[in-house]
Amino acid sequence: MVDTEKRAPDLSDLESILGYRMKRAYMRIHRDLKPVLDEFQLTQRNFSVLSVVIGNPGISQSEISRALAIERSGTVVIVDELESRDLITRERVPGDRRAYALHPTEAGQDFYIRARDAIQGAERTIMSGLSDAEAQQLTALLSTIQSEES
Amino acid sequence: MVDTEKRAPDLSDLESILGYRMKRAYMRIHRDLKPVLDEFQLTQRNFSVLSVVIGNPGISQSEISRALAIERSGTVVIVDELESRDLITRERVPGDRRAYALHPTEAGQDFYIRARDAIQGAERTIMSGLSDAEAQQLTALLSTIQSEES
DNA sequence: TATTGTTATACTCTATAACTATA
DNA sequence: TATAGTTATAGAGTATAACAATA
Repeated sequence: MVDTEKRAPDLSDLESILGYRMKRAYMRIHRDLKPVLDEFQLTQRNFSVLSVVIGNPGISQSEISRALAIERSGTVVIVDELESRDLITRERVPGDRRAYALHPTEAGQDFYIRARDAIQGAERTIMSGLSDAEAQQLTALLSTIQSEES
Repeated sequence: MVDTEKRAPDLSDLESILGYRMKRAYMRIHRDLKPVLDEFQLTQRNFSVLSVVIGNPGISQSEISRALAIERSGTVVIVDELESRDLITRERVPGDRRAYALHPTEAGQDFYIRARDAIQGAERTIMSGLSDAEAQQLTALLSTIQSEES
């Protein structure tokens, strides 16, 4: 093999683009969180829906869809699974016979706490290179970008 | 319709999770960048590969794959398309008959500059809620997380 | 044995469209 | 007309596996 240079390629142009930085950071977090989520047989979305149901008992599927920017059709599938695992229940809303009110079960509560703690543990590892102040700053900056939604 | 409360759901638990924040911010950037990329008939990955070829003329497909964390099989398809659009060329490497050396064409250079400027323009809009210092901070914090790779 | 490039395939995630029942 | 929930389908995007040529 000829001595073809093995220096790392220059990515400076690309690295000046926020979309690239964001994608790489997102990929890394997703990759590190996946084993934890797998352990609980959860996806990011399933976990998010469970979290919202626990924080907002009685919420409807459509409200969840809007809050999480998930299509209604996608929410159905997620709720189906969470219900079949007895983590949440679907109950009819008295005032509106179109909608379902979602409530966590006791098992769902316990399960959620354990999953959330495991996720937060993994995230502490991911953010181990950052100080507490920096971690807070990152969250704040990300939320600014997110909230800039149409 | 009964007066079912229309307050926004409480997402505080979820919002304390970096993975959720990152996903929402990434979704937002991806959504805003998509029309710009479409205008140039590019995807994030195609743009990234073009950028790396321009910044590193003579680079091989495998080197690109490693630098961008893309599978080799995926890089093939991207390079195929960029080559068929006469934005880059594939040339045999003298020392290693397995590898190709990728070079941008003049048209590729011009095209890239225009695409990159359009993307940066869109990103300025996305980051309009942030000061220059905050924008730099965000990039720096994201790169810390990214570089924490296995 | 390991690496480069390649092809074909499968899988995951998500969006779209069309429908029903209710409002 | 608009909304809640549902179903089926389609499309991106990406990963996996296997292979030939070369190192």
